[in-house]
Amino acid sequence: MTIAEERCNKDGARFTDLRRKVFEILLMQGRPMGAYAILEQLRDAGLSSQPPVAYRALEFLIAHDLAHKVERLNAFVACVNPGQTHAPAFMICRLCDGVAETHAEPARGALGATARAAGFQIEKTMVEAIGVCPSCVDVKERPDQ
Amino acid sequence: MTIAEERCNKDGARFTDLRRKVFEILLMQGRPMGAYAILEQLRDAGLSSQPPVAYRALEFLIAHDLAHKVERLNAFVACVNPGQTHAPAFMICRLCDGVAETHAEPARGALGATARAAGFQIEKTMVEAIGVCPSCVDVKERPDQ
DNA sequence: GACAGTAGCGCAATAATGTAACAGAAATCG
DNA sequence: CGATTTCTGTTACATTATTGCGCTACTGTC
Ligand SMILES: [Zn+2]
Ligand SMILES: [Zn+2]
Ligand SMILES: [Zn+2]
Ligand SMILES: [Zn+2]
Repeated sequence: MTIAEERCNKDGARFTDLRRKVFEILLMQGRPMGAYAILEQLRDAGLSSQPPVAYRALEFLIAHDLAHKVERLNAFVACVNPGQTHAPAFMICRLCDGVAETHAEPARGALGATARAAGFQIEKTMVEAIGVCPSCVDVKERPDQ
Repeated sequence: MTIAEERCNKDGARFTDLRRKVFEILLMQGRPMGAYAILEQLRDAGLSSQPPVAYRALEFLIAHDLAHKVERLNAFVACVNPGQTHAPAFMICRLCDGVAETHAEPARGALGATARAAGFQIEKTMVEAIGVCPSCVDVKERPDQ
């Protein structure tokens, strides 16, 4: 995996230790993480743990398509197909907060037509589906922590 | 407009003064508002202005399809077609933070197929497009306050 | 290597957004 | 009316995010 990131490095971006570490944390977790959860991991690793540290690294990772922000959860997740410019879509489980990334281009369909008709120039779309994941179909209530 | 809300009242929900007031504030503004901006308006109107007051009213309005949350902005906006159960989509201008509501059902297309294949039960989808609105096409930079 | 310019990082302080918990008021129903 | 439920007021706190500033580390030119 670290190979793909080195490649992304070649568009003039510096994949520093800190950014690599944050990316590793996200990969390791495999689930959406809040910025402050990332900071905890950074602290455990002996690095600085002030909020801007995490937010800046995340901004970088997002800009280079290595991670995404899940708006609904105010959380961040490693991309499943890092380094490729793409339009991600997420399926978010409301019971376990697990997230699956897939691909969607709503701008190609009806939304795109509406936007063109309105003179709105779409640059990016966010699609997040809320529901219940396969592992949670039996669960009735939210376990909550 | 207040007629439509009374109708929604008929599904057993109580459209109290406070909830009406918050809805009016959103309608009046015609733009997304943060919860704390709503609280300011409530204070000006002589009502209580503690955060839970706004959040509870908003929760109610959203549950009854009178308003929506724009996740990208952490802000709330009056629905353009209140009272109808529907799947809204937003076009958000990154320059002026203006929002236009339209309609989208990504769950009917490729995303729905992916979800079914994965065993994920979609209950609701959030679609938000970021771009530039017709009024801002000339603007280069973000005016920012 | 010396130097200037730029990008990244450490840190402090604070802003903005959102919730939990509980008590009192008000509507609803018998 | 009393019992029940729903709504509201309030305190206190939790979570998420940003601004600003100064220092360090890299990058390129001379
Ligand atoms: Zn991705
Ligand atoms: Zn789940
Ligand atoms: Zn709507
Ligand atoms: Zn605009």
